[in-house]
Amino acid sequence: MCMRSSQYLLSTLRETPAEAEIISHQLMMRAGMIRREASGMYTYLPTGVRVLRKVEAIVREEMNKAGAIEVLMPMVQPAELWQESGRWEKMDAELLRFKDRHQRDFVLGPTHEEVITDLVRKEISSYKQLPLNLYQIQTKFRDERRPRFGVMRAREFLMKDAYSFHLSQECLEKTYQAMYTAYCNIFTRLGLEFRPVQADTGAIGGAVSHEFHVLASSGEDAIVFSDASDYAANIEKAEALAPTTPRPAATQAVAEVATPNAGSIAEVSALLNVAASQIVKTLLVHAAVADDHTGPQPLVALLLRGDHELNEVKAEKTAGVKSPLTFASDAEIKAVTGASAGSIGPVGLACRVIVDRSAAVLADFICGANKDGVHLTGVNFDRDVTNYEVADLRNVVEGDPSPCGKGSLVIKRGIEVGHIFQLGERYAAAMKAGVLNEEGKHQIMTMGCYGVGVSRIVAAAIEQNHDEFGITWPEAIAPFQVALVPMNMHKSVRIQETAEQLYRDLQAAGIDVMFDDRKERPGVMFADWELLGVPHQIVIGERNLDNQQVEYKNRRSGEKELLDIAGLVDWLKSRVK
RNA sequence: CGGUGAUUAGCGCAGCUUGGUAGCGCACUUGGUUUGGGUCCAAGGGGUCGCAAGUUCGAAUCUUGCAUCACCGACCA
Repeated sequence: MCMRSSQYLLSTLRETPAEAEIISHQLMMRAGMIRREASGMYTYLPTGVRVLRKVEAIVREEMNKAGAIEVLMPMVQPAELWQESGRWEKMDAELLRFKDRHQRDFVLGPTHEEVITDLVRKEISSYKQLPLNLYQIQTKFRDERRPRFGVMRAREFLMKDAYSFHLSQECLEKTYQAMYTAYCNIFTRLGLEFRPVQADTGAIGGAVSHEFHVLASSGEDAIVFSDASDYAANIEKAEALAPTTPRPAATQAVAEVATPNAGSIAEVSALLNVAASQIVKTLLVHAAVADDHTGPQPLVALLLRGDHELNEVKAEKTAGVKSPLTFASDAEIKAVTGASAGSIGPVGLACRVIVDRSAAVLADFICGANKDGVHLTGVNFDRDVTNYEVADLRNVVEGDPSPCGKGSLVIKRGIEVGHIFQLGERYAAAMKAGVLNEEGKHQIMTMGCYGVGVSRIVAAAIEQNHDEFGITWPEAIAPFQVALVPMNMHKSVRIQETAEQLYRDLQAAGIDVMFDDRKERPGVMFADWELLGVPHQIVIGERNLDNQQVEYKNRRSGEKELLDIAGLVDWLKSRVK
């Protein structure tokens, strides 16, 4: 895929568009890879498409190698399938719905479990046809409430999604493992620094799940690692172990202390000159209720140490807590406690109380008094707060003991670029997707699903590979492998001839070369190819031509050397890929 | 969806406080100049000032409504 710049749409920008906040978004705009069409929707310009296609090609090769078979499903899907799986009601506005001219309901596919399950139940009827792993690389649409960071969190995006079908858990696990390996191969080949981590299964359901994260400080997810084992998990999933030290005995009596205008933990901590870890915060959330529940919404109190953060995934998985997690309104808090949010506490509270494991070992702690502007000191569990339960509710923090039992936890940021799930029978059962087994009996299939965020990978790769001049692509996904940059070609016949000859030779050698034949000043050309991040640059100039040489520059290392034109093509061939 | 802010030429911005019919840099066109790191000079083209209504002799500027976009939060395979 060779190209002359004069016949190409380079569209680089000298200035950074105001809307782009993170570096990958800025560089994708500046390098002429994408343009925004609407919030969360982007046009890919030629350079963007090139990178996208290279990522796709690697994903496709590794999927094929792992035994998956490519299909292509419609992006627009009939509502009936979603009603059948139950997600028509379960998913909210993220699922974009619309009607066709016959007033029939459709959705823009945010994922394809329903369509693939429908396909497989129609096409597959015998256990002999299993296992089966089908994938596609296709555009998805999720009507995100807050699209941001360019293609990192777009509403329309490109994804590889695969779905496997089995008759036994054992068989599913085998494919799951094969996908795990394939994903490691994909991200390794892409040249990214990544980590597979244990993950929460979220709304999609299922038992076992791993996410693949590209490590980057701009990542939206917090990933925790053990410093002494290979344990790694999304913070949503990482268990905070119960403290091993027992709770000290109470030494103080309960006393009221005036805390006017001190609502937050930080304010109370400063006012009373007490560490945040000795204060307990009380969060009121909606309790789970039966569908036919009437009357006021019952609440549940969640208690955490002042210096700890609520883990919402853990909270909403706790029995009796409404899912999705819903915080009580100010009015609801007032009705139950008689105070506003900054001054509430568990003492004498008329609702169910769940205490985080770490908060549960505090003695003589401070909490709100359920009276505005008043806190209590010297509060103790069992003596002052009875009728409570203990659960793991908080996010782990750096230095916590690892749940694997070895070492302590380190926290890093990650960008989720892959996610694999053991789904089980959830969709197959809801949609009655089964086959005849060896005994001739109808049996529901068990499923796995495996996603790779293709367009997100492009942004993640830039987050991990850039410098002050622009993008420093990993070799495997650079839009071009080599940039041929002649100096003042229009003034020098021999430069032009050399450049044209090299262009032909590199093309013949199968190298992805961009020939910059624009009538531009050298500085403009250099700046563009550095912005674009082409890994290998060949500069042809008068002063080296006398020795039949050209200058080579490596984009990532900055290394420059003079090379004889004679051996150049072979030399480059051994360097690229 | 809540909070905050923005919207003036393709991009980045000034002008608005104090109303008088729009400007700068980059980009683009033409001519010259320069030529191994975003040249310099000159001349040009390009704007319903987000939309709608109101106030006014007169609105980019003041008022109201709406839309879009962004950020923070919530949300999230």
